[in-house]
Amino acid sequence: MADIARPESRYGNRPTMKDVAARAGVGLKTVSRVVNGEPGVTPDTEHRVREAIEALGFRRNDSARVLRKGRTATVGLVLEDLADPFYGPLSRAVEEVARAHGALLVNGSSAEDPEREQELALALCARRVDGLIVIPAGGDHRYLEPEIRAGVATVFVDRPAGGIDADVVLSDNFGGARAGVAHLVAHGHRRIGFIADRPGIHTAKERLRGYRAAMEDAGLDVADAWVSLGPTDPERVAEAAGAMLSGPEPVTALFAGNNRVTVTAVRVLAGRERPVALVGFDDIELADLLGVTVIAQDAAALGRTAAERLFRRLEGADEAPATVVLDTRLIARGSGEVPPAGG
Amino acid sequence: MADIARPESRYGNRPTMKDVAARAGVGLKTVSRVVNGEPGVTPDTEHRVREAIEALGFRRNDSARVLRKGRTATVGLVLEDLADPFYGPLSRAVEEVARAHGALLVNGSSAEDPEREQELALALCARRVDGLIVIPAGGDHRYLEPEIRAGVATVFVDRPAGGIDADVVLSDNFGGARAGVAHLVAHGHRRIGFIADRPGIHTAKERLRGYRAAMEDAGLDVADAWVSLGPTDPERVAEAAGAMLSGPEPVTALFAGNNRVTVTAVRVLAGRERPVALVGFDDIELADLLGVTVIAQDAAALGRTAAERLFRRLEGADEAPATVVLDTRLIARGSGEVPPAGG
DNA sequence: CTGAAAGCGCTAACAT
DNA sequence: ATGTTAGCGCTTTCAG
Repeated sequence: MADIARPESRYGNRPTMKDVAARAGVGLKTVSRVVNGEPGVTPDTEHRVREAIEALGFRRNDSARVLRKGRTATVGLVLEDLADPFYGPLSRAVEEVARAHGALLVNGSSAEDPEREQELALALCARRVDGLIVIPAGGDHRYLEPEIRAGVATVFVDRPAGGIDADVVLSDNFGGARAGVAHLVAHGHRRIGFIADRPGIHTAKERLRGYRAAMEDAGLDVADAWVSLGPTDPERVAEAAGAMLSGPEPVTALFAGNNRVTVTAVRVLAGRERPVALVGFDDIELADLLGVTVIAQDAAALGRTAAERLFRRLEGADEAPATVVLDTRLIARGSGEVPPAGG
Repeated sequence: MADIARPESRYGNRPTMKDVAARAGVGLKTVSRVVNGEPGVTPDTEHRVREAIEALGFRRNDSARVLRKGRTATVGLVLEDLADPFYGPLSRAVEEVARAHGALLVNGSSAEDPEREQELALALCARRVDGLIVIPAGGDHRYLEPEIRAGVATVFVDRPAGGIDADVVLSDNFGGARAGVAHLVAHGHRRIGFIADRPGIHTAKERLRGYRAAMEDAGLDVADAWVSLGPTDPERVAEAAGAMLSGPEPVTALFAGNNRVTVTAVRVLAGRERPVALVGFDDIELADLLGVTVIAQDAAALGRTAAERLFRRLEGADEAPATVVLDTRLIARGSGEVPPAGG
């Protein structure tokens, strides 16, 4: 007497609505109604169905549901690196908004690699996320055109999209850097170094622009040796800082172009006897205790704003793509208020 | 002459393999073969298919594929809070392993709420993730039994599962705390305070156990006033620390039970004239500059280990569920080596 | 109030 | 080398 079960399902061996229906002695559609809370089922019938669901350990297969309904209630987020303390809060903010809209969030890190960004974004599209939030690693997003045309709501955050017209949410990188450098100038500095990420990265470019603008505002020339863009690993940054701080005309202040640069800069400056002023872009944990003056951007607000925009679109809003720029804020904690040393 | 297109699909209006087949003048299966890189297609045919794909902007619908194949190549991660710097690296490590196995990662935060954890985990199961990594918020995981039986590989990280037999990857919370407190004892401290998370949380309990063990090892009694478990918001922690540090017999050292407690403790102690020793559980950014002695656990290793275990199971390994405990490491940076003040 | 039938887009199994 | 058929588990439509 072999137990001739239905052919092995690939989901381990999960019961389906059909199984539940058979067990409860009702039709398939009735089970569907109960599971989805649709009206038109007798309390008694519903009870029998619920019992069968419980007994079988049934859980609706959302993959099948998606196939039929066309909406996944899932949004994707492609960011640079979840291990970077800047992106955790951003991701979390997106998640909270998604949750409020009954959606789930799928995350992926591009590791700052344009190819990987594309691969990830398209994989998410293949899974038919309803919407996509992208923190660009690359500068060309035309590969997303078919997806956007097909209805995938898309918002770019932190850096603008390349080659397509889309919603973008940014921090005021230019204005923030300008204000930070102006702050140093106001405290008497004339030779100010600028260290930031690789020049291909939008935020680095914008912050450099802000730096130059502030210097120009103050009528100060910028020596080539004062500007260093490149990878933000500690070695490279320490070396760049070391170079600017030595020689006959060393800088008396540094502007650090992002959180990782700031951290390394703090370490480098901690080992010096001559005080050097420092302002960093991005707030960092414990910066208050270390007395580091920063230009803070609100990562959570970036994420929230982007997500809200995304869901507004998903709910049918038909506005033209827009760029939203969020303010930054200077937090003076001491390191930016150090006067120039020597002459 | 109305353009009688196929009925509006719900995916915006995405082309399907059928559309591609029609356009390329081939059969559906041929398109499938090309898309999936299966052999047995003439270069010429393949070329025509690729052209049609390009022209139509076709992208395979993985939802449909999943329905057929039964595997989603997606794993879920339920953690506490992505904005917590401890979980970013953990999540990233899981992601890297998933990526190496061709899988995508879906993240969700439970916000330390057991109900939300369950809701999230089950939502992921409904989407038929192949596997699940859970950082428990709650203490009862029997709700996952049907899922695990149905074949969802499941690994718990950072805290053990409740009520079910499953793979678990933990840090040595007990041993780490014991070593940290022993370190303080070795530097002459007799009155040592312990501040940690709520007592319902496994890591807090274990670390408290380690604290008590170290004190007992040293033949020291523990006054009730020296132990404070509760929420880790700055106000609560500052108050607890303040209480322990005042009175006739104040503690001369603090053991901070997690990263958030440590941060607040550093702030509180920075405002004191009398030096108080501090060892914190979890390393924190810039702790080196602040000279904070910590018991470091390797968040990335936790994630990696859990993910590797998960994928080994997904690849058919049939080992019994096991608990893996990862070592912690004491990093002396100064704050833990301060001798007791006064008498 | 309930159920049978069709079909979402894809892949597996089997023709040709 | 290519195409045809069935069906994954669900929702939609329409008929009882």
